[in-house]
Amino acid sequence: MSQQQSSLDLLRIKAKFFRGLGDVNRLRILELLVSGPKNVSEIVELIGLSQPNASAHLRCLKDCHLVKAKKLGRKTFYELSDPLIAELLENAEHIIQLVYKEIYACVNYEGDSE
Amino acid sequence: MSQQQSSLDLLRIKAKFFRGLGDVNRLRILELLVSGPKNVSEIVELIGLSQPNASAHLRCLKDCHLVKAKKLGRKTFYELSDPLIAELLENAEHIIQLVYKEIYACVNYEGDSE
DNA sequence: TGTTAACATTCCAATTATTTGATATTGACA
DNA sequence: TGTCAATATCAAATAATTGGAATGTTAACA
Repeated sequence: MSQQQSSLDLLRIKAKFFRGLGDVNRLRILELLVSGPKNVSEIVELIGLSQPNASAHLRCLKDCHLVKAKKLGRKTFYELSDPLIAELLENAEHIIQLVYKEIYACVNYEGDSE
Repeated sequence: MSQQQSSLDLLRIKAKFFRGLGDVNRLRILELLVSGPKNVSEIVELIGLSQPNASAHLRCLKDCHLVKAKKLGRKTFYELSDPLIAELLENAEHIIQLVYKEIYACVNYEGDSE
């Protein structure tokens, strides 16, 4: 019983982790942070979100443990919670390129809509 | 198409890809498929979803290009669209282990079979 | 033909996510 | 103290997701 509950908890954590990655604006923020920590104003300016919206996404990313925050004076700097997250994003991009190539190859067959 | 448009398209594809991973039941299905293709009835029985719900999640996974489907007679077999997706799941688990290190031990470490 | 097994799809209600605008909090500094 | 700059939070509207029940579709076979 506690075993199943535990593995369900782990699944929930994993799902939340991936859901954090499942939004265009959050991906933009993360890809920005690959090059190093940025504070909220920089993120707002570079990405073009409203400040409250950026803060909401940053809170989500923090809740998913994708980023961590450091306060310096009145600025809050955000950075990837682990460098491996940059690798994960790269790996995902690689996979996406692969599966799209496969789809193009499948065009040779026929009639596969979509 | 402009450069900005196509990079936004790529971002959307990536976000959709990750969103497909962002649900407990879809993760369960994917982890089941790591061991090889399964048809819908098997998935329904092994995971305990209703058949329509399983079909809906499988459709989502297919739309995100996380799985591909093959029809054999009246059965539909689903499998990972690429073996690298299994690696991605492992990598993510590793990262989660790192960033949740304080609670991951409690969650995972009681001899679970995964 | 008719029946059944295996899936897919549609509709609907409940929940959850996202964005926007307004407001609150907090730190730095005159 | 008062003000401003930086960020967070709240409340409400909109949009997206999820699951269940019923129904539709297709392949196999008598």
